[in-house]
Amino acid sequence: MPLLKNQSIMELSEQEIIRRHSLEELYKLGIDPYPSELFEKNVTTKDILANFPTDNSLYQDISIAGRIMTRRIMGNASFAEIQDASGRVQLYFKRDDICTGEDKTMYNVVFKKLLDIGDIIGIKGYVFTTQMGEITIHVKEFKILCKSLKPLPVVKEKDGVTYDAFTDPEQRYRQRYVDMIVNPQVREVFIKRTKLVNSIRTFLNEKGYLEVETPILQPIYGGAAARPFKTHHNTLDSTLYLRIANELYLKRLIVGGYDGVYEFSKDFRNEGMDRFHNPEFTQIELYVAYKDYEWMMNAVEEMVERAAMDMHGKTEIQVGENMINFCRPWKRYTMYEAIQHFTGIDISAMDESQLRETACKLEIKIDDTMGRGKIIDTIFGEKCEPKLIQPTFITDYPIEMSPLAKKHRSKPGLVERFEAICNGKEICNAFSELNDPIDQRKRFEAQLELGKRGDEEAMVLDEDFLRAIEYGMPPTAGLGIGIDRLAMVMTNSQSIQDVLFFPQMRPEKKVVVASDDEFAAMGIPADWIPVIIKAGYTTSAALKAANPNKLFNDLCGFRKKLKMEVAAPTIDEVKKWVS
RNA sequence: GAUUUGGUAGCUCAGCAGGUAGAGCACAUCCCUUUUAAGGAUGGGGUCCUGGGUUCGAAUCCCAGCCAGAUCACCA
Repeated sequence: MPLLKNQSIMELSEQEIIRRHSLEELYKLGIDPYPSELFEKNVTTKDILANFPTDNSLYQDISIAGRIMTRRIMGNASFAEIQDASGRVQLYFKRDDICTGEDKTMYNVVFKKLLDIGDIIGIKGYVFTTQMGEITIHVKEFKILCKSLKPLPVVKEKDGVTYDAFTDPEQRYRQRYVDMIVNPQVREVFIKRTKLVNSIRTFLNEKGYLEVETPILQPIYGGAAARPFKTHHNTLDSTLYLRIANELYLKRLIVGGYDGVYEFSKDFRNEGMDRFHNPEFTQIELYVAYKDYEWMMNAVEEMVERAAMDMHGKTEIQVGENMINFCRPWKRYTMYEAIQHFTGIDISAMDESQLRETACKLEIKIDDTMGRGKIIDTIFGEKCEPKLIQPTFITDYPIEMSPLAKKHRSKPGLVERFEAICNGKEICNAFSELNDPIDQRKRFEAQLELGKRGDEEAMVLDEDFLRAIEYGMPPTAGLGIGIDRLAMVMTNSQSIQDVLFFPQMRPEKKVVVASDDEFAAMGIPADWIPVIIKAGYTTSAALKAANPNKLFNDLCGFRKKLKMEVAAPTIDEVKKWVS
């Protein structure tokens, strides 16, 4: 078994060993289980299932490839299903059609014995309908394109009921490839996500805005209130941060003279993880010169409504218990109106101490680091946000919470800012951008004060950004949309992990296994090395630290269990290994 | 970070008044030979997450740790 030499037989499951033996057998038959040359496909499973019922003269000479998902072997005739990117179709294998001559090896041995669920094959044949009424490909020849060495979870389904679904979230996220193979609806979610991004991109391109790229590694992070990831550049010998937002760079581009710029940006925030937060996430940010936040609200409505149409062909989307309708126009509340609506309290004229009283009355936890704005935001977050299910704009935020937004044109103490809330969560944030450099400097300084009060997320002062807007930035409307959050709503996903291919996970513990030589150097006979590893003593250090009596017992136990023909070691021998 | 639930075969799960580890699918061998989550028979497969403790005896009870999920805190 040359293929088994490199990997200890002790580490593989029985099924994996059987598959490696099949691989050996294929090589012996002169079949390359991993051929180099391309395989020409001329049809997909989806095409066949869609078109064959209306015209069964179609698909009489096809070439198709996919992964074997089920097999039902009956003897000289068998059924299987292959799955390609578009779906699944049944295959019919008949011995004497696969093997037209005397030699029946391709059917009796290769197909029946050496193929497994999970293998990828290419086939040629024609489409027909079985007696059971199922559209099926009659296979005339098949070719192994890739032998699979790990058994897949086998998920079965009948009348919409799924049996033995592959559901363990840890395995699904860590081995997303397996999740996608056996849970086709997972692939569908990610196709929808891409449609969402494409829809937004098309919309913005049609308006003539420029898609740009700005730095991810930034010497000063800014544009949002968040804790950053910190890294170090060797040549510059300086600290760099992974961006938490790209706002300040995009506004520099507006200063530079573009009328509209946008970027789909991966941002990074060094904060907690839960079903709404991943350390890296995607935002789209858009800045349009000579516009204000009123204009931007209309643009968001139009853009998101269209995204819903592009993804689903309608504006109504089922999300959990709720039917959400993105049809324009969306409801609009000022923040004060929303709080009054949901609590019955008018806080618009309250000062900080009155707000503290109100928060206590509403049983909302606040602390001393919070300023007036943060208290209002907390009241809103507690009492209003979760109740806003249909898409709703909340406008006119307290100035303290929005250091990059322009003062409200008519309402003192507020800024021209809005968020869109949907299904109880923020999906976008936008404002008339502050372009008064004197005011901007004051706002940054106020942030520094908040920082001194203990607010860990207070923004830092970005001198170059101030210098840029001192040259003059036209009045500008800016927008940020959390793509992951929006994708969750649009795909009815409960967790951000379901709309990210590879959500962040704690690293898997890799078991460090010492080489056989290392054990041999300790005087362990070759026969016993795999057993010692199997027993959990994976390094020479671990072995040296072992209790010789326990080790002796373990080894004898395994010897019995594995029916080893080698004589058991004596306790003295074991002691000698360990010492 | 806090609370809580879980971790048993490749997958989905049972087992837990402590007493030799179970099922279905998957896998192997044989029979059948146009089936539909599933034809029949037989069989192989487990460091019951890890480490301690209690006990004559621990998958089961206790403690600690690791990983994951949920809720809360923070945040988008």
